[in-house]
Amino acid sequence: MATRTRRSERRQEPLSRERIVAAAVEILDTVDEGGLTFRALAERLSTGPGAIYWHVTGKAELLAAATDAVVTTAISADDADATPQDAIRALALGVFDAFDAHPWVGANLARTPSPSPSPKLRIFERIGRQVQALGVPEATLFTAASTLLNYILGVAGQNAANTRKARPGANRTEFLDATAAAWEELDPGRYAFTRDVAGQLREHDDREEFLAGIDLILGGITAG
Amino acid sequence: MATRTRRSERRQEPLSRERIVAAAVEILDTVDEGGLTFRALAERLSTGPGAIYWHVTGKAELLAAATDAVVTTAISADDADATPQDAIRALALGVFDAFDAHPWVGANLARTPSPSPSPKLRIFERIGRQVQALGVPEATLFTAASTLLNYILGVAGQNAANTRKARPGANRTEFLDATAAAWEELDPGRYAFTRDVAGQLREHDDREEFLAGIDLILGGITAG
DNA sequence: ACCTGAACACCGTTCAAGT
DNA sequence: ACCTGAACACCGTTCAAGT
Repeated sequence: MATRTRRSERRQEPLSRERIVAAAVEILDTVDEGGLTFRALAERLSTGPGAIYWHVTGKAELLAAATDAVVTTAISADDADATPQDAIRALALGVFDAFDAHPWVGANLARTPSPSPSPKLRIFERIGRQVQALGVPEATLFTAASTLLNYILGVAGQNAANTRKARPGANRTEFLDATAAAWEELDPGRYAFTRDVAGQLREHDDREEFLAGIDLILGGITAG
Repeated sequence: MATRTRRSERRQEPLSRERIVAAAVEILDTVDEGGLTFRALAERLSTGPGAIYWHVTGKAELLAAATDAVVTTAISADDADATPQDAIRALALGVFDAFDAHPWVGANLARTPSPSPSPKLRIFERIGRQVQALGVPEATLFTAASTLLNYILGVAGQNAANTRKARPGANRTEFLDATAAAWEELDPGRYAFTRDVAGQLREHDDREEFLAGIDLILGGITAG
């Protein structure tokens, strides 16, 4: 039955929301923010810009969908056997790494006019369950979960912005060295603290530092 | 000596970086992000768009300068008599309120190609000094300060995004009620936690919640 | 030194026309 | 139902020309 002439004149599979969003993610990853153009996107999908509008209402929805897609895969892992603490650490690292790999996600998480529960809410839910498992009293549940969430989104967002800034040239260590050097040259009167801790930048690991912050907050949660 | 003819033909004072940045802040506050146009800005300053480029290199610098200006006034207060804890709370609230009043700042803090120490670094320094005053050991100084900073920037940023989304219509309480109602209608299997805490949204105060998070982290810092 | 404003290249979005 | 691509309104930025 498979006798339909399948001439190999590279015909594209039909356009679909999925393919469009996937292409958008790829473009965002390579060309960075504002490189996502309806024309560029159309070319990559070998159509005209107008075609995209049949599947997607506009650029806002496109960005929201791309963001949603990244977050969904970032938090999909789920280790049921881990302790609440470890589960929170794993979840946090998942978000951290996703934001690092897709530096545009952080900025777009906030302004998401998403359908269905927002990506943010989905992360919140995941964190909340673990906080609950931690045995935190009902009254502070909300505060504990949202403090963690806000910290995670804060770091992940800032870190992604840094990544975006530092990328082209040198590796991370060189960049940190340069920053440390710059900090040590600041006005001693106005930047006493920053100068003090500049040295610590040299043996700084972003992920470790991030986790240390998580542990600090977990400490505060379980101490209360 | 003040006899120079001052004909009242509303002549503008000359253009200057200061006036341009101030006008940009006003536009951003009223029209929200992308309403800041070189044409709109030029009209408000009653010149052509080209004139602005003599004082400012482009839109990126303009946004950075506007962001810088807001942050500078936000952290300018300084109560030398306060305890470190209170000083941190006051500083945090200052940032929170500034981001709330100027919802576009959060998104632009990250991508700031600012001259001089970045606004972020200036906040970091202020926090760090207080953390130092708290008697935190040298080794955890950096972690403590950046955890606080990241939390503050995270909340402030997210909160500003919410503000931007909810503004036009109803007041805050109505919005929270609506959100709580929406949360309570989520799938019980997948959003058990969110449904659990939905009720707490109804007696939720953003600033208080924000401060509660700060205290949680301060607890973790001083417990370590 | 500083301002003017037309012009350029480019963008998101629309829409009549096609299949 | 879905795609095409020209057209519209608008944007950041440049630059020759003015004062």
